[in-house]
Amino acid sequence: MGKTAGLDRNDVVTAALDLVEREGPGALTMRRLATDLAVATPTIYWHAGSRDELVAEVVRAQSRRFAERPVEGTTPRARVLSAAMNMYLGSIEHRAITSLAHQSGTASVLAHPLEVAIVAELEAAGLTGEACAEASRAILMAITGALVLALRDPSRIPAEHRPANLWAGSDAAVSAETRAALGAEADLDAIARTTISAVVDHFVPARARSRRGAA
Amino acid sequence: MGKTAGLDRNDVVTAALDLVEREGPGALTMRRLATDLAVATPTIYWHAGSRDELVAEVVRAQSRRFAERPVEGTTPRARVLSAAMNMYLGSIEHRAITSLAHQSGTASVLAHPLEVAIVAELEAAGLTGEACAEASRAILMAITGALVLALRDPSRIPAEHRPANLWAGSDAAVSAETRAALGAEADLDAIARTTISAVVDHFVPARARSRRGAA
DNA sequence: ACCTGAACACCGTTCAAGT
DNA sequence: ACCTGAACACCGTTCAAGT
Repeated sequence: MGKTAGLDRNDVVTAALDLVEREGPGALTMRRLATDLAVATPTIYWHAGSRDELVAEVVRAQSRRFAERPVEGTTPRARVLSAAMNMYLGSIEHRAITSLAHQSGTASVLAHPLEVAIVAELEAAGLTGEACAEASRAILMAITGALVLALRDPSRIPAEHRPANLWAGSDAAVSAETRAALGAEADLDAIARTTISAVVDHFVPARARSRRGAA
Repeated sequence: MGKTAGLDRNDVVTAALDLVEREGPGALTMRRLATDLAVATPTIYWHAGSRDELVAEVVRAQSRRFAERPVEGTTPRARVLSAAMNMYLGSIEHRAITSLAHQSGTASVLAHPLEVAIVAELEAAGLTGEACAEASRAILMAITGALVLALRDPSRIPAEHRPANLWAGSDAAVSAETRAALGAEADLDAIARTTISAVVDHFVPARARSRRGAA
């Protein structure tokens, strides 16, 4: 049947985004998506081009969605940290699309609007040009590391590779007390905040060096 | 032919590691590996179990190989940073296996020996137990972020998604000067060092708080 | 114990053919 | 312009069968 299914490129992208959010990045196959849209597989190609193109569109679509989170705080450091945590927490909230973006090398696209907010706060704190770029890249590094560690799927890691097991082995160079602490569960959100904060504080002076108007 | 090929589990793992180092993680398929070993595909399964098991073994094998890099520096901060940079630089040196480990969720296994060295330096700097674990996790976050950004394959990122393009668009909130700096090429090794150093300095006091003998 | 040919259930992608 | 059936070249994995 189906001379025309009335499908839109946008419908395909939206369906793909829904699929990923509901069932994870692994569920996004061209055949599965076609089934969800009650259409034959090549139809997806007609609308979306290829899987890579589709994934890029999905990431762009989500990217547009989390543009606006309010930045809080009164000191420059607090505001930059707030903007940075917006990126971390927003990405965690949409962990499936974030994972997809990391796998497909489009993480920078996904994070761009959140990064703009960070850079804007850095400028408000008095950093511009090269200094601002360096600070923003360092902060992005910290956030990226935090995300990668926080988004690791524990169920995919076999028991023998888990920290508790890795550190239980007799590492002569490390005390038993520390080994025990390293084997225990970690509060990654808290460590993320501490780490990102350390990097922010390294680049942003405790007090703003200049004040900027709306221009 | 081939009643027996004289194949060993170890031969399979070694061949897999070679293959990954020569042609990247994408080249590691069971059929390709079988061809390299002049054997039929199911033979790989007989020796290695499954692809996941094989990848885990490959990562463990590489992990054993880069245990020993000398830690340099005289102050605690310098020594911790040196150990941390050993992990960053060692991973970059074996980027193909590092990528494979990240994809397969075995990054912690690969990095373990290098992490032991970092933890040992943290203890030498006077941090033990919970405090030591927190510091080491934060440092690992910074290193992980640095690695992910440094190992991104530029050729896989389409031109339109590259920083230069992302920042060229009129982001009203950011000055033109800063946009230009953000669009330019970055020295990721230098930024990695700065970022990791900022995190190390946050946890390790400028002077050691206690001295430890060889015991 | 060690190895193989053949098959199964998946992928992404293409293409001639239909309306 | 929009959609499909059928096929191609790949995957990981299994299994009966050989020596």
